[in-house]
Amino acid sequence: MSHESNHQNCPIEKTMNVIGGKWTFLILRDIFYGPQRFGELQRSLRGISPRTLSLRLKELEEEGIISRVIYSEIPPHVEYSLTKRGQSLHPIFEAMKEWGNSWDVLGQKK
Amino acid sequence: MSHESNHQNCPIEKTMNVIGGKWTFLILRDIFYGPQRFGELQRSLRGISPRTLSLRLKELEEEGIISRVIYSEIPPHVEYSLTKRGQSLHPIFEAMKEWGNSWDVLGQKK
DNA sequence: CGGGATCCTGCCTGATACTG
DNA sequence: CAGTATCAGGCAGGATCCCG
Repeated sequence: MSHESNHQNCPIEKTMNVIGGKWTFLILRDIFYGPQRFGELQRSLRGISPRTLSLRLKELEEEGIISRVIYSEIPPHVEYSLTKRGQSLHPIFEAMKEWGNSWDVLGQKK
Repeated sequence: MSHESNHQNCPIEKTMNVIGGKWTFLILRDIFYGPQRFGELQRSLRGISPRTLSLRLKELEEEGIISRVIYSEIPPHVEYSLTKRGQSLHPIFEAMKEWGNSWDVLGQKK
């Protein structure tokens, strides 16, 4: 069967629709290290605007990838962490990590 | 000032810089099935413009992910296939495929 | 058939200011 | 601290034409 037939159900396409955004991978990478606060993410992802970060986090929350926990304190305290579904992305990140490590900048295998 | 984070050498970031484009994953997915011609890719990736396809292919070629083989015929015949480096991306695609397959549209685990 | 050249559009994104 | 509101801009991508 030709792969050209029907891409709507292509699992890779589905995956990319969920985590394919420009910042999404980097946000998730951070959260993989442990629960992150908004400000922590903003500082870590130097250059991301609060607006964009907020949008991406909301997206990920709606996709069930991360969960948002609010601690009712003053000052406010919000933590983003991975859901089960989010944690199941781990093999993808591991594969990317390994690939990124195994080739240097010039594209030569280490 | 581009976004420099304290993750400059993060392998995930490096990987995304190479294959993180909007169409890049889908182009590579097709080539993983076997060498592809320009027209085949264009038909398969419904909606991609020749301009964009051309740009992405050139990028991937410069990154050493795919190779471009020209058969001197009339009509012209060009084939894109994976280099060794491109093939080494396979685990990433496998992980994404598996993830995309294991969750349905509603985010429920199958 | 495989693209390059051109022009154009729109979405994503950034910057900044502001608030509970 | 954790965001929203508003405004504006760039750049990836689309549409089209054309040529080797």
